This record gives sequence, structure tokens and C-alpha cells, in this order.
Amino acid sequence: MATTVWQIPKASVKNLNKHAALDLIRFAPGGISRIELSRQIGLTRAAVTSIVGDLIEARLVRETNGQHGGGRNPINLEINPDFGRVLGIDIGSTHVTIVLVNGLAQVLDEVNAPLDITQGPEICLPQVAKVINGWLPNTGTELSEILAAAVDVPGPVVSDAGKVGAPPIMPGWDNFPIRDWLEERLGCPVSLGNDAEFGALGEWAFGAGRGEKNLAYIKVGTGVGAGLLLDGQIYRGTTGSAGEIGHITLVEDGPICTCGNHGCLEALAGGRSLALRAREGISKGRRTSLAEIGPANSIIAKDVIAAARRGDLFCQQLVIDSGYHLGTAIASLVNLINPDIVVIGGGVAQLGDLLLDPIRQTVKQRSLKVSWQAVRISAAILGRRSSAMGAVVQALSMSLHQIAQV
Amino acid sequence: MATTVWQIPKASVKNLNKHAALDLIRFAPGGISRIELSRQIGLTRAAVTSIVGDLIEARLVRETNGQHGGGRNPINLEINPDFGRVLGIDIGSTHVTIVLVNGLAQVLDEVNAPLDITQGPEICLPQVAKVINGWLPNTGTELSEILAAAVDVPGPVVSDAGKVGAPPIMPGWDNFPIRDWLEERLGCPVSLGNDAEFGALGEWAFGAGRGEKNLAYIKVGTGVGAGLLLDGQIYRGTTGSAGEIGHITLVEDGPICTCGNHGCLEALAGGRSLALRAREGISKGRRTSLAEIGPANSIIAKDVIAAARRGDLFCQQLVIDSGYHLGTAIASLVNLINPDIVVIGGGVAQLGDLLLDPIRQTVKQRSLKVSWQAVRISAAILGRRSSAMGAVVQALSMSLHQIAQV
DNA sequence: CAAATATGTTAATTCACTTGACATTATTTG
DNA sequence: CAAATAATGTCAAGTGAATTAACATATTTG
Repeated sequence: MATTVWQIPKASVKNLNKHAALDLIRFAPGGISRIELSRQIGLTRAAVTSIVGDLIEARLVRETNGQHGGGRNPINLEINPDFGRVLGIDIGSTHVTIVLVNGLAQVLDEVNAPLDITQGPEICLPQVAKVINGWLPNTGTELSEILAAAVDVPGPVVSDAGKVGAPPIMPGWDNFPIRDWLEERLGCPVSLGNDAEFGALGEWAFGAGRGEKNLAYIKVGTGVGAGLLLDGQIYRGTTGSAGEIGHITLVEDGPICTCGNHGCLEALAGGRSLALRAREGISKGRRTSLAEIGPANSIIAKDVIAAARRGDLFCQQLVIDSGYHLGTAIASLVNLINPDIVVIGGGVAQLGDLLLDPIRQTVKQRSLKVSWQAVRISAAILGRRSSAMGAVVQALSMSLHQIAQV
Repeated sequence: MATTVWQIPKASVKNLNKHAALDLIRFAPGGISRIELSRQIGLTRAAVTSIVGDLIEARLVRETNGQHGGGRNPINLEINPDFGRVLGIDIGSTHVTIVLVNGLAQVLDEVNAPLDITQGPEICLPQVAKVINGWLPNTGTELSEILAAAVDVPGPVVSDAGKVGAPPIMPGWDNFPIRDWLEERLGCPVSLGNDAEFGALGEWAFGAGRGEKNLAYIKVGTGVGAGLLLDGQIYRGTTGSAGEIGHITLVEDGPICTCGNHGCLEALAGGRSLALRAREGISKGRRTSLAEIGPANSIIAKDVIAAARRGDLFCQQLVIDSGYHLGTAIASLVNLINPDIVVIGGGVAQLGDLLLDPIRQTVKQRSLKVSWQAVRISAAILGRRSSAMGAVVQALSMSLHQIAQV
């Protein structure tokens, strides 16, 4: 009960139903009526009227038009978009993506900026702050109007301390008080999470896995990681490093991985591996349009993906090979977790079925029938924004429930 | 507590704290005082006094001596052992184990009987009923005194329908209403679960993983399965087939498995594989005491384990080989789940470090440092009884909470 | 033995929720 | 088109689980 993305203040057990109502309203697509709330929470209509009254008075919720049939039309309830604005900050290994949303999680504006995470927090975090300060005013928003923010980083988040633990691809970030630093700079509550974890949250709330009970989000970026949402709750494991699918050993004597082992999924199917295999192919003289781009050692994963999309057969085969490896690891995940849906995100996922078909095929071949029959394997709908949108869900959770507290 | 959407609380929000108190009393080793309850639930002493008053009046709880120091001694609370008796029924592939316990989950008596699960439910379940009817009276208990029972079977349990889904090793059991059949015969509420799931519950409640937040129980029997307890809750997955670690593919062109695939963990390290490899060794003329037992094709896993225990080097090596394969699969589990503890149960686990050391070594080698550093790998303390004791926990949960409901 | 400390109980109060009646607004029917 | 029917939403009185604040009880310490 202790380790969760955001801790509900203890006293809120008292207002349990108020918070339950708030979340049902938040995540009901197109709003929800009082009577539907009463059915789902298991309270009487009278009680719901009272709870909703509080929420409306607090300006968290508003009434909209609803329609039905058979009797009086229900009044639809939705989050009041003007209750406040929050930021979702997705720090990747090469870029930072920041979205500004209103109470309904509608994106008001978005900004992207390059970033080199290997430079450590002392360089990167001020850069992020600078981007925000230079951009926010143009969106018609003062920093002081921001109610909360959530940030994710591509490494395991250790406990609720607001720091990261030994992150393979984040040298220098160990034990730096990321959350506290940002809270001071932004002047609002900040929540720190893992990119895959927030990706899962984003796709669950607004994407491919909307409302599913058990969801795994696989982020195939420079590295490969998974975010798990089990029984409707983010699952982070004992030390916050659950979902590290990237370091499952697939090939005993395979290529060396950043983690030091050999044959990890990440070393076989991650973005780094994709670029590496492309370079090897070029140096072996394989026919590919990539050769025209520039020197082989300047090729990065993005180039391979773009070429595959343009129809380059060599690059497509590299992606398919990644798919088979991903499928093998996902088959293990499906056997162990038995999820409703596996959402594939990250750059390579833009290629759709080119990547998904080999994954689906391998999963079907290597996992139990009951499990693969129950699972859907889809690409992320939110694309590059999965994690930032998950961050936004988290940030809104903080503000909404904090205000509802009173 | 909650991460994203509010989990709609179980039966009643109303008596939520009463149930919380009941569970804290149940699983506190050696009892718990009112003040400790108030600290853990977050209620005032006055409220706890009232709740406990109800529980004592319902004869579910009793006061015992406690001792402390510094002030007035607290009064210890524990479940009233005489509140009633329940049965835990563990149906394995070759045996059935039944335990009778009192309210404190103390074993009053136990019975074992052979059973061939491949004969289907129409043969097996009447056998189980017959065993119970022939044995219970000798324990000084009438069948009508039994408040509840829980049964586990070695296959995935589909939903709460009280049936099993396509079970690889349980031909003929599909869709048979196991729970309903037993409820009618025993005349009490019955809960149906999976053997590994109940094993996890048993080891969590009374065994090696007492009170841990994230536990995986690996049952190495004829087959290999895992029971998962995540964030303090049994995790079953979407169709009830979570934890099917036995059918993770480890060796691409490995030996064929009962599930139809090749190179599954179960086909490399399960009991069936252990026996098979022993027979092969004998036929190749390897030096082993097993050869003296009888014809090679009559050798079963139990014989190999016994020989390994006696010091037979060939058999010990077979067990060690199993350990490496188990370790490989468990490394994946540790990467994905990041548990506090992995408990190894089933027949082979009796061999202790002979099996555990290769597992530990492989896990250390093949999983992320943050994850393997956090995980403890131990043998099941409850041994053969892990699952039956988990069943008992489940059965007691049913009766206790049902009575507390009023 | 009084003081200090901690646990447990009691009575008055608070407040979320239920109950049951009523108000409101739509569709269906004679 | 009024009346019947149906569904949603609200109100006022009552219930009960919790809090607050005082007191009672048991054990150690100066």
C-alpha cells in the first residue's frame, strides 16, 4: 500500500467515495451521470447528489448536457476544464517533451527540446526549467498558475523519495533530488515516475488500453522497458524496478548490453541495436538507401525507422528481426502477467504492423493458448506523447484529489 | 493506496475498517493490541475499542496476555480458535492433501490420499469426498461443523465461476463445476483456486515470505507454475492464468512439452523432465544408485530426489541442471516483477541449497542488479503443505469476513 | 508513594450515508 | 393531448461509524 505513484493523504480514506466519484468522472469518456455513479460506487442517489454537490462547489466538476431515453434525461458530469492547468514533463535520453493541459487533460500546448541525459541532472534540469520559462508565457499561462507537474525519466525510480536508483543509461543521476529540485523551481507539487510506467498510465487513460484492467506498455526507444498496470493499479515492484523487460536474457552468447550482460532484449531489439545492425549491414555492403545518408557510423535508429517507412527492404528486415526478439520477451511477459493488452510504444512502434506482426506471431507461438487468446497487441495511440500524457494524468490526480480533500 | 482510478472497495465500504482490523489480527504473529491496530489502520483508540468490541461479541476474536514496558500493558488480541473449523484441500496431479484447522489456522489433523487427476472430475471428486467422509469423524469433527473449505487444482482457474479453463495436465476437467459440486457435497461455502496461487498465499501467511509485499511462489512439481502476490494481493491476470512460468520458452529447439511447444521451462526442469533425464542417463549407462531400484522406465521424480538426497552424484547433477533452467526463468520473473522474495516449493525444493544455489547464481547473473539485490530466494517452509495452508487461509477469510459482515 | 507513561473506555458530537417521500423531465399510451 | 409510466435528481429525518476530549486503568520509575 505504500509504494504507489502518488500517495493519497491518509485522511482521505474518510472521503473514499468522494475520491472514487472524482476518478469515475475523470475517466468516463464523455462524462457520467449521477445515477451511473451511484451504480458504480454502490451508493444511493441521494449520497451521490451530496458528493457531487461538494465537487461542483469546489469547482472541480461541472454539469453538461446528457441524453438518454425512457425517462428524465440524466445530467452529465465532467471535470471542469478551468479548474486549473498542469504540466507533464517527459525526459527522454535525447529529448524532453512538455505538455500543458487543462483540467480535462486537453492539450493546450506542447514543446520539444533536445537534451543529452548523460550530462547529468545539474546540466539537464536547468535546461528543462529554461525551456519551460521561455515557452509558458507564450501559451498565455503564468508559472504561478500551474497547479502541479509530473516528470518521468528513463530509469527506475527508487521509492517515493523523488530520486532514481542506479540507472544504466542515466549516469550521474543517482540520488539527485530530482523531485525536490523541480518543486522548488516550479513552485508546485511535482511527482516523479518512470517513463514506461507513465506511458502505461497514458495509454490506459487516453490511448489504446483505455480502461483495461491489466495492461503492459512496452517502450522501445534507445532502451526497452515496460510499464505495468495490474488490477487497475500501477505496479512498481519492491524497489521500483518492475517491468525491466529490456534486460531479460534471450540469447545466451548474444551481443553485449549496456547492463554488462550478454544477449539482453535491449541489446537485440532496442534502438541502439537497430542502428548498430544497420551500420554492420552497410559495412558488409548490403543494399540499402541508408548508405546514401552519410557515413555509416552517423546512422541512428531514427534513420533506420524512416528508411523502413519509405520501403527500404533491408531496414524493414531489421525491424522485423527486432519484432521477433520483442515477441519472445513479450511471450514470457504474457505467460507471467496474462494481460488484457500489450501496448507497444516508442519510435519503432510508428511502423505499425511491420513491427507488430512478427511480435504477434512469436507471442502466439511461444505462450500458452489461454493467455495469447486473451491478449491484444497494439501500437500506442498517443505515440510520442504516451509518457507525457501519463505524467499529466498523474499531475491531475495530485491536484484534483488534493483539492477534493477539503 | 490507490494509484490511478479508485479501486471500488469490495463488499462493503461500511465495515471496511472492521475487516481491516480482522485481517491485521489474523496475520499478526503472536497477536496485536488495540493501540497497534489503531496505529496501523489510522483510527483512534476509541474507534478500535468499538470495532474490537463487536468482533469479540461475535466470538471471532479473544483477548490474551500481552506484555510491553513503559506503561500499562496492552491487551493482546487474536482470532478465537474455537470460532470454527475449515478445510484446505490441495488436489495435486497424483495426490490429494486435506488439512483441518481451527480459527487460528492451527492444523488439527491432516490426510493424504493417492489420486489420478487424469481420470477427470467424475472419478476424482467423489474420491475426495469419500476420503473426507472416512476421515473427518476420526478427528472429532462432524461435516456439519465445517464452516468453509477451499480447494486448489493444478491448472488455471477461470474467473470466479468455480471452474478451470483448458488445463494442460487436467484433461476432462474443463468447465466442470468443481466449486458447486463440492459446495453441495460438503454443505458449506467452497472457494476454488490454483495450486501455485494458494501456495503463494500459504507461504505469505505462515511461511518463508511472511508479510512480504511482493512474493512469487514457484511450484516445481510434475509441472512448474508460479503464484504471484503483488502489492499484498493475489494477482490472477485477465483470464486467471497469470504465473504460467512453466511454459516460458528457454531453449528454442529444446525437448517437447505437454503444451505442444519446445523448450519450455517445464520440459527442462519439471518433475516429468527430471525422471526422463534420469532414465536417459541410466540407459546410457551412467553411474547411479537409481539403476538398482528397478527398471529404468519405472523411475519417477521422487526416486531421483531421494537418490540426490542420499548423495547420488548423477541425480544431484540432474537437480543442479534443473536449478540453472529454473534460475534462467526466475531471472526473467525477477526483472519483470521485482519481488521481495521468490519461494521455491514442490518436491525438488526439499533438497534446499542443492537446488537453490544454482538458481541464485543464475538469477544474479541474468537479472538487473537493483532487482536481484532486493530479492531473497528461499525454499518453502511449509513444504508439501504450502498450497493446503493457502487454501486454509482462503477458507478462513471467507468465514471470518462473512461472520464479521453483520 | 507520587509521578510519569502508556493503554483502554466512555459520552457527547460530527458527518457521511440511508431511508423514504417528493420534484422534475422525458417517453409512451388511451 | 392529458394521463400514465419511467427514469433522474433532491430533500429532510434518522442511523451509525468515526472523532474529540475527558477519564479510568495498569505498569514502571524517581
